[in-house]
Parts: sequence; structure tokens; C-alpha cells
Amino acid sequence: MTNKLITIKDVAREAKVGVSTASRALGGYGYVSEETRKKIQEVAKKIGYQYNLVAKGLRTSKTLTIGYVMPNIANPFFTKIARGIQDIAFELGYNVILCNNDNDTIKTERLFKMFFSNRVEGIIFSTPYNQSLEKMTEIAKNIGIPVVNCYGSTRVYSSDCIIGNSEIGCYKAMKHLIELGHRAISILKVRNSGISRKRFQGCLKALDEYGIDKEPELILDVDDFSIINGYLAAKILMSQARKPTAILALNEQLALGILQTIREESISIPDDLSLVSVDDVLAPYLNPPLTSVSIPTYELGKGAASLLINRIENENKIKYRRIELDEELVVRATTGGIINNIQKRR
Amino acid sequence: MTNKLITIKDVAREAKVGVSTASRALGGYGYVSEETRKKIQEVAKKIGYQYNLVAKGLRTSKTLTIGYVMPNIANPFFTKIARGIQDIAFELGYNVILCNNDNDTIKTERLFKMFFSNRVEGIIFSTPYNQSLEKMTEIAKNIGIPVVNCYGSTRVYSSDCIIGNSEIGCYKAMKHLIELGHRAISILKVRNSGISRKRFQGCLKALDEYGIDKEPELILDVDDFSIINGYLAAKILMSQARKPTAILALNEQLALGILQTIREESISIPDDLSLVSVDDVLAPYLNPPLTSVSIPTYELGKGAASLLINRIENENKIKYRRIELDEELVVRATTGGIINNIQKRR
DNA sequence: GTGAAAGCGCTAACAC
DNA sequence: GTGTTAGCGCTTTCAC
Repeated sequence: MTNKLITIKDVAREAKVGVSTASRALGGYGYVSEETRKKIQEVAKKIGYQYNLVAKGLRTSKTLTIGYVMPNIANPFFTKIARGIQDIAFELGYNVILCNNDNDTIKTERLFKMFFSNRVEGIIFSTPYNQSLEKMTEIAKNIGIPVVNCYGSTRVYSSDCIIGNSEIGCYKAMKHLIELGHRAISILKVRNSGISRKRFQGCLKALDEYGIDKEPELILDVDDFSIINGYLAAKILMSQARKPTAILALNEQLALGILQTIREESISIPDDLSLVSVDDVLAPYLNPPLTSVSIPTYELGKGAASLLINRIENENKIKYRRIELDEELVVRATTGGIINNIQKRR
Repeated sequence: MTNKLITIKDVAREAKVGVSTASRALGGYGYVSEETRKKIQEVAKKIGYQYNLVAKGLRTSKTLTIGYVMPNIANPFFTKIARGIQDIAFELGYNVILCNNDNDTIKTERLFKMFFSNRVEGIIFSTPYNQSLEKMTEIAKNIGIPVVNCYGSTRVYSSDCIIGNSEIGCYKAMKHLIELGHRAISILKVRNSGISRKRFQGCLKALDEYGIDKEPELILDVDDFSIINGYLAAKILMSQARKPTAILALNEQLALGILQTIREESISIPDDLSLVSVDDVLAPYLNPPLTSVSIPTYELGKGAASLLINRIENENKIKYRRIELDEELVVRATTGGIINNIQKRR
């Protein structure tokens, strides 16, 4: 069925010009007189010519394609980043191949190989650390493909890096709770997660500033960012002697789990307990809407794409750049003062 | 920086074989003795050869790439479909270019042209009707690129089509409400939306089956699937003389808006009012979790990719296929019996 | 089983 | 300003 393709040669013949002139007119570079350019474009349109980027890619090794690796394409947190990347990339004439790696080393390696085979001109990643990521990133660098880290693991080398200021976000969240009068503040964090660690730093800073000692009983470590772990941790917290008056969950999945426990145990929010989450993806839509640390995902994506394409077009010879965007606290309906809290209990 | 690329020629020279033999070994086709194949692969690995899909694409016009158009990449409903498409495509060695069209004709046209220039081998769309979609789909067909409709507008031509049985989903939802004893059931639908129309058909069928007349006052038409329209419609419903005891919102955004009204007016769910939604993206995470018609998005995506790649590999000469997947009703916490309802009111 | 050579559609020297 | 020509890296006859 694939009819013979119409090429630049056909356009050139039809327009009675040489192929290079046609190429210049259609590719939009070099010298062509306004008159002939017009004629060539008309002919191209008339005979249904479709520019062939594959051939251009082979010839110039400019494929105008970049790759993006995220943990899961079905996770809205990352697709908001992806949206930012796409918007900028498309504006500048680049295509994006979006991929999941499911935080898996085998898949990561396969994806990078696929990127190499497809001759992507640059790669953006938003994934936590894994060995393949580090290894393949190193290879990419060696073959001249720039890599930008967009809210991913800062443990791996990258050409540029754009992240959120995770410390400040959680610092603001803690401060908010402390100023509402809370002292028994529980923090739900995740073992072996770089991002959780940074967020926790912010929490400690706030506690420190107000001279509040951290209470080991109230700080829980779980294995991963999952609803079930949030749920179980909250069960533990609410059954122990030292109960928190507020919980800061260092991720939204954990907060969702906590909400489930809260519902089951008929705890009232924010009267009995205040809750703050991080990520702010579902938070605005929940009932009640969650007070939450908001990460500028869309802007991170836009920034990453700008950094990358800028580097691609400057032949990769720019110095390493690092951008940090502020994270904001959005106060909604799940945080309240400790005073109300105590009054209500009586 | 882009060091001279390592090509099949280099591999051939190093392995002391001809280029065509190297090509056969690396491309995995044609006759090569087991022995030489092994040697060639070893050499390739040793000297860091990266297969060049761009060159292959030019030579064979098989780019192993498909395009996917959805309204918005940041919308989880579509990314669940995208995830299904990707999982199948990757398994079969294909890459996917995912794109937003924002339901805009200009963008749609631009995307299709980009697909053509990139020589994608097939296209999947999940978008509502627009003129460009119809026009560009027609062009794709003419140049031999198959197009699969995945839960998109059935008004446009496609090579194959996979959709949810929207009638049955909403039929089940209505039936559920009727059997709980509800008679004053409000339906929130959207003007000029094909999918809303089909869902509404299902509602009518259930009413019909139980011999219940539809009440025009309870059936509201809004302009689009948005939170604000759900919110406003619910305000109207709850302020009119004939109040519903249940609302079926034909989309989740509308349901989110309704929830907001419910919160503001301190209406209790499901005691004062039952609520059913469609789409089931956020529904399980909301508080209370919504009873909702669930659309098998992931399966739709997988199915679409299978249909498309199957067609690509059979050179597009299969008959038109149409697959309909069932939509299920998931009963959660927002629907209750009218009996309780009345008892509580007293 | 293997190799030589032509060519996919484009661009980039270079000559005119 | 424009045309001629070589060649990007691969696959594909067609001999051998």
C-alpha cells in the first residue's frame, strides 16, 4: 500500500530547480530567492510532499528528538513534568519520547539503549537512583549526549540539573504546624530515599529553630512511598501512648493511607488531628482538601527542556548548571490550631 | 564532541567479514552461521557499537515508531491508556511518541504533520471529534498509515476501533440507584459530547426498563466536562423545588464539582444524597470514595496497540475491526438506599 | 553462507 | 543564488 514516496527530487523536478535549491527552500536554511522559495513551497504543497525527518536525521545526525525517563507514565506527578517538557520541546521543534522505567535497572538500561539507537539528541530523567541509570548516563555523556536531571536522583552525574528546594518546602510545612501550636508532630518518612532525606532535613531545621526536641516515637520510617505504608504507620501512631496532634507525611501516597486510617477510626480533621502532605497532585481534589507542599512540576519540566535544548544547540559546551525552584506550602482544610484541638477534646 | 560514530562497517572490518554479513548478524535476519554471528556480536559489544535505527528507518521505511494523540498528557485518564499502549509497544519493539492536542484543530494538524515527517508507522488517537482530526486521519489512510481509535470520537474514520461500552456502564449505574429505591435521580450531562450522549442512552435504557419517566427538571446539560460546571449544576439542583435524592454525573470532573457544592451546603453523603460518577480515576482516593463507573483504560490502551501493530505488520490489509470492552460499576461509599435516606430525614 | 555494490532522501561542499 | 555530486549507515538483490 505504501505508495512511492514523494521526495525533494520530485519537488525539484516539478518546480524546475536543482535539488539543493529545493532542499534549502524546504529546510529553511541557506540562500534562496524569495521568488523561487515561494514557487517551491507551492509545488511541494500541490504534490503532497512530506518532509522526511528520518533522512535528515541520518544525514545531519540532528534527529530533533529527546528522550524522557520517568518512573511511571500513569503517575500524574510525572506527567505534569512531562507536560512542561513537551510544551517547550514542541515550541522549539523537538519531539519527546516518553518512557517508564518502573524504577527497574533492566528497563532503564533497555530504554537508554533504545534512546541511543534512535539517536536522541538529549535525555531528561526524573527517576530515583539506580545503578543502570548511573552507568547509562555515564555512557551517554561519553558519546556526547547531554543528560538533564529533572527532580531525579542527585547522586548521578548530569549535564545540568533542575530540582525543587525540598528542604524549604518541608521547612515551611513544619513551621506552619509549629506556629499553629503543635508540639507532638509526627513525621512519616521513607528509608533509603534521597528525596525523603532532604525533606526530612527541612523538618529538622524548623524544629531546631523553635528549639523543639525531636521525639523518636513520632518519627516513623517506612519502606516506600505507598498508600498501604501510610495506612499502617498511621494505625501504629494512633494506637501508641504518645499520640501526635499533627502528622506531616513526606509524600502524597503516604497521606492517602493516613486518610484511610483516619476514616476508619473516625478521627476528625483538623479538630483531632492536623495533616500535611507533600506533592500536591490529588491534594486539592480530596475531601477535605489537603494542606500540602506544592512542587512546581510543570515549571520543572519546562526548565529541564530549556536547559537541555539550549545545551544541544550549543553543542554541549556550556558549563554545568543547577537550578533550584522554590516549593510552596498551600494551606487548605486539614490543618488547624492546637488550641481548638484541646478545647474540642474536653 | 560527537565522536565519529561506530558503524556496521567498523564492526565488519574488525570481525573480518563483509558488511552485509555484519548487517545480517546485527539486524537478526537472513542467513549467518552461528559461529560468525557470535563473533560479530562480540566485536560489536567490544568496540561499543550502537545500532542505528535512523539509518534502518531510511533504508527500510520501518521506523518502529507509532504516534499517540490524546487531549492532555497531564490527565491520568489518558495516561492510563498511554501506559497500556507503551507496555505493548515496547514489548514488540516499538517506540511511542505521545502528544497532547488540547482538543485544538491547529495543534492536531501540526501533530499529524510531525508524525508524517517522522515516518511513524501507525497512529492511535483518544480524542473527541475535531475537523483536523477527521481530515488528517483521512490523509494518513491515503498514504498508508493505519489509524486506531482508542476511546476517541467514533465520528472519524479509523482502521480499527476499540472503545468501552459506555451505554452498559451507565445503565448499570442507573440500575444500581433505582434498585436502592431512588426515583428522583438527577443526571448531569454535557452538550455536544458524543461520549456523554452514549452514556445518557444507557441511563435512559435503565429508566425505561423500570418504567420510570424521565423528569426534565432533573436532567441538566452543561457546556463541558469541568469542575466548575459540576459545582454550578449542583447548586441549581439543590436549590430547586424538585430536589434529587441521587445524582449521576457523567464524568469525574463534574462529580468533583458536585462534591464541592455538597461540602459547602453540608449535605451528607450518602444519607441525604447518593452520588455516582464515571471515569474512576480519582474516585477510589476521594473521601468518601466514590461509587463510580470504571472504564478499563489500561486494557483499552493495550488493545489499541495490539490492533495497530498487528495491522502494521500485516501490511495494513486486514478488515476493519471493532472491539468493545465492558465498563463496570464499582460500588463504594457514596450510594445508599432511599429508605435510610427518608428515615434519616425524619 | 557470504560479499560487492546500489540506493533509501536528505544536506553540504564546492563550482558556476 | 543555484546546481552537481558525494555520502550519512543501513539493507537488499544478486553473484559467488
